[in-house]
Amino acid sequence: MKQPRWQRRSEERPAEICAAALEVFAEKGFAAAKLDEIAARAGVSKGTLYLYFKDKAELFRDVVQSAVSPNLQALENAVALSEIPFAQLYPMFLGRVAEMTTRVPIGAVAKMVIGESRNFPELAKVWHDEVVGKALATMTTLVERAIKRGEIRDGDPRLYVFSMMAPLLMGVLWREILQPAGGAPLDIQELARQHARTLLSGMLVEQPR
Amino acid sequence: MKQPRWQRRSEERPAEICAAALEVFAEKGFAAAKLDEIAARAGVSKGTLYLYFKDKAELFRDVVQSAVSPNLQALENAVALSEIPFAQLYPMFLGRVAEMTTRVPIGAVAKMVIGESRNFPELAKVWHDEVVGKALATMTTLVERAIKRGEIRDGDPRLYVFSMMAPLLMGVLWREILQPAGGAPLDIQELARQHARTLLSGMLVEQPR
Amino acid sequence: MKQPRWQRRSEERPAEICAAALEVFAEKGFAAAKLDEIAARAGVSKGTLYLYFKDKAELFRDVVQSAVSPNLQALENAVALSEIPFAQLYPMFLGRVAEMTTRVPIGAVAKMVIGESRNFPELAKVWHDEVVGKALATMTTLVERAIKRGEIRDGDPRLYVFSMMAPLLMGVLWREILQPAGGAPLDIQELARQHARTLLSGMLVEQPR
Amino acid sequence: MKQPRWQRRSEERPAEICAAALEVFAEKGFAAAKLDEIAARAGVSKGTLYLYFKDKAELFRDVVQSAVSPNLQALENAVALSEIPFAQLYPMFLGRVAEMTTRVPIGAVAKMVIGESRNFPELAKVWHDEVVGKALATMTTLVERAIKRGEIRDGDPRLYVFSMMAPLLMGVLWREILQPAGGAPLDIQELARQHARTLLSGMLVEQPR
DNA sequence: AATGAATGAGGATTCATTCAT
DNA sequence: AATGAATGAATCCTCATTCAT
Repeated sequence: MKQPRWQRRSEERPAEICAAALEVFAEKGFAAAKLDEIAARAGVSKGTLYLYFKDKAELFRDVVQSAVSPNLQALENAVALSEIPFAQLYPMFLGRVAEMTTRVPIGAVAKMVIGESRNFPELAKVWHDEVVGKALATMTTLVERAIKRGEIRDGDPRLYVFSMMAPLLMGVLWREILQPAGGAPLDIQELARQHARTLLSGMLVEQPR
Repeated sequence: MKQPRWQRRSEERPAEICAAALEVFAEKGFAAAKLDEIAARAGVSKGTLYLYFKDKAELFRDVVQSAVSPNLQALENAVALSEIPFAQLYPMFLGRVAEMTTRVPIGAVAKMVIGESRNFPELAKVWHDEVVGKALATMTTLVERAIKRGEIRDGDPRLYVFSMMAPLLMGVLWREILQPAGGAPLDIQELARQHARTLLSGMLVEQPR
Repeated sequence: MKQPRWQRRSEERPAEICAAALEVFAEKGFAAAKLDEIAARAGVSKGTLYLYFKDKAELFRDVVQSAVSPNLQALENAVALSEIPFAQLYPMFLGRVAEMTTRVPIGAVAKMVIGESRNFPELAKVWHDEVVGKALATMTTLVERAIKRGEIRDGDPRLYVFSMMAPLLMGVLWREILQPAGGAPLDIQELARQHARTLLSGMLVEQPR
Repeated sequence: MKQPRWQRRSEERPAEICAAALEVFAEKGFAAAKLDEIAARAGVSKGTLYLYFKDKAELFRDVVQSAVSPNLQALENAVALSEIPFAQLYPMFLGRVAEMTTRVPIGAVAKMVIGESRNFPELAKVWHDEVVGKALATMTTLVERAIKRGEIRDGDPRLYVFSMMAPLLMGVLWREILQPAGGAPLDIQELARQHARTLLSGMLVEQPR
């Protein structure tokens, strides 16, 4: 009864709203997401959203972009490992990324970027320029170095990187899309392990049997 | 004297509309796609859509499902090859699928299924039950057989399939999403070749060096 | 019972809507006018408004501008009279304009332009450039000529025009604003007659007593 | 140490707010005026407005009514002059009113009353009962007296008053509405002089040539 | 069979008003 | 006394759907 109808929380509000919005956008996509529902999940009124975000599109952008930073961190870590032999580096890196997919809502973000790439071209651009493109470049460099060192067989470094990373992306999408539709659960960590082992074995010049 | 304003074309109309709708749905997603635009691209009036489809959702379902059949065909072909040694079967199959991605709008369909999976759970279910799940099962069987025959190393057959197929999915998404956002073009055929060669080399018991 | 729910009337609709909108805008002003009410008075649904007008602002602009043309006509007529002696021309002209105020919703339009001049600067501009300014210029020329001919006393022609026309404007505003608020009714025709007689008498070099 | 975030200033606050509100209401009209902007211009927060005014409508009423009193004063002065001959009284009075229009925001108030007369019928009523009506009555009496005295020609006294005052109203509106829209500047004082001279010349029984 | 004018429910956005601080 | 975060009713506008032609 003596509960105040609401509280002032300028500090936390934006993050709370973003979190709620991430959920709803990931579930419904941009257009089908209703601000009513986002507000309800964030525990605020519809009007409050507009105190912190100019409009729905900006809220969407902020949600997606705020999901960029943690991923960037993972990238830095990968770079730090660059002096280790490729045969150790790759499985370790893939394991880390796999583990990250259980903590960070990568699947949700991927869905949003994939689904709305034409409606929000800036988002696809940000993801290319800031995240995927950078990661790709970094890893391509690692692979090139490993090729030069004679660690792995000759080949197009960029295509190698696609080979190396794709199963994790597919795993994430599986878990996000097809598993809820009746697909058998997938152990992404195990997928990472087996893929790393198998692909590495095909890449290395000297087979570590 | 006077040209009739319209003509009977019951035969071709649905397919024309589906084609136009596929374009628009793939570009915008379900919710952001406007029937006005679909009608315009199909060269018919908005009202005409309702002569052939109950509503927007059904049109979307029909569009997605009509994109299933060609894919199913590819699957059959794969099955037909099942007696060939794995070392020949896999590269050939991957090549065919890669080639298919240049003819069939798989990327567009993938985008639609990914983006609208929660709003149209039936679609995700259809894709799981009819397409991906079946393909996965068939290929898993192939891999199991190859393992039993001693052609390839021991391992979880389903995870092998993820390893085998994922780069193509990633390639398609790259071409659909990030390439328009400034990403470097990707030669999916070449990706298929290099990936098949590399992965196979890691999978096979006897290296085909 | 067998009444159709609505009829197609593409031809008449815009004019009907404009008429309804004129009423409501004049009563309430732009911001306080509700499209719901305009639609109701026009006997159409809200959505129909958008078939003919891009948005509320454009409807407003069209309403105001469509009220310009009849006024322009009156101006032409005035010009046509220019060879008549000023002593005959002015009372005749003022009588015509007075009569016009009983047929054309000049008061309503004046209210709208006055009330929204800052929110729709283009409107004030149109009214200046197309209507008032032109009329002023034409009449100023008439007065100048009359001065040169020695018909009326020397003086600033433009200020003469203000003297000549202002009471009609004030009469219109009185009828529109203060009469509904309890003001005594005003006979604008009679006002025009008496004003023309009096002012003319003060303007003419030779008194027509 | 720390400046208090705000200070008690109950005395000046209402007047400051009214001044800010007058500006905004005059520019935008009642509905389009935002309390945010009024508060900002008054240098207070939005909440503070509600310490002094029940709601937006009351603020508007107070603003308009507070603009009444100075005008009433002018009226009193006019009445005080009533024994002077009409031929001297009228030009003097018109000159004073013209001068007043340069000090008092009569144009702004006129705009507000004109624009919102239907939404705030009390305002039109107040203006009729307290200001215009009274002024009209007083001046009508003056004119009647002048007619009886044989100073001016016979005629409807009320219509004479319209003739006498209207150009100033028109001048004010011109300055407020059409001048900002590109109209040539207007010297209201000069307008008052020429109009008084001309009209008076037409009204007087004996011409003061 | 085809059209496109008309509909109206649904959702984003604004802003006067309230109230915890 | 003053603030400004929070509210939610009010309103514009969109667009899938219907239906007179």
